[in-house]
Amino acid sequence: MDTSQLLKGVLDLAVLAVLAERDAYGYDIVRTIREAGIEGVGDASVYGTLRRLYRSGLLTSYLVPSDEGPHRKYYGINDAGRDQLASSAKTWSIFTDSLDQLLKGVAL
Amino acid sequence: MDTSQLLKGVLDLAVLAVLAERDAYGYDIVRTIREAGIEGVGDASVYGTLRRLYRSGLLTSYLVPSDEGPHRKYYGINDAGRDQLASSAKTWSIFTDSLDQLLKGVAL
DNA sequence: ACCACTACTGTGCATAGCGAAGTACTTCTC
DNA sequence: GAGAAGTACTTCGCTATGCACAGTAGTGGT
Repeated sequence: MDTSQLLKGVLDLAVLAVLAERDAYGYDIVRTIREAGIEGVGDASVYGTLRRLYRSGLLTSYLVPSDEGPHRKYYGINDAGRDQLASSAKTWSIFTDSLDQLLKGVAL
Repeated sequence: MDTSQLLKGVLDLAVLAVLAERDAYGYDIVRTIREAGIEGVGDASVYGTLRRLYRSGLLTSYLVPSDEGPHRKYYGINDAGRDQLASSAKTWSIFTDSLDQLLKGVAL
């Protein structure tokens, strides 16, 4: 099993969780998620997710010039995004508990 | 967030986990997964997953007539299936740990 | 007769993550 | 100063998979 299918629906959650702690730009979020252990995440997926969340009105956005490379498009989370994050985190928690119940007895 | 996206890739794991404990038929597996807490799972998804896993050589299959309705197509897990289950369960465990790390600090 | 429940199949759709290619800026190296 | 490498983002097309819907079929209750 590769993680690409597991990420479906969960990447939103991961991105929102990162932004709940600090404003960040795409490239930075990719690194943060990979460093958390989800190595396989593709950059295009994160950029796509950010655009989707922004379009849904959950994020704010502003450009910041950088003197170490091209400009950075920062994103921040707003109240709607925080609501969504809380609700998704709850759903995720219930979901994993359910799956753990099915998996109890399966040795790792 | 609805659970249908969360299920991506995970339904394999859920089905294999059920079959690791006992042989079962589709309709029964649907009920078992729903009772574990994943209410939203569609029956067509489970039947599709069973066919896919069978085609991949992870399951055995045999028909059993029933006197309470139509015949039942039972599935059982084989060694390849058990290997797959163990490996997927490991991947799942690492994945959830990583996400929990990103989510630490997000209040439920 | 009709309906509900059980049990499975097949078709077509929508979502979303990904690979690949492209653009563009900065810094370092040859 | 040409080229490579790292940073940062966009667009395009592909693919996997869960799901809705429709259809088939058997049993049992009203």
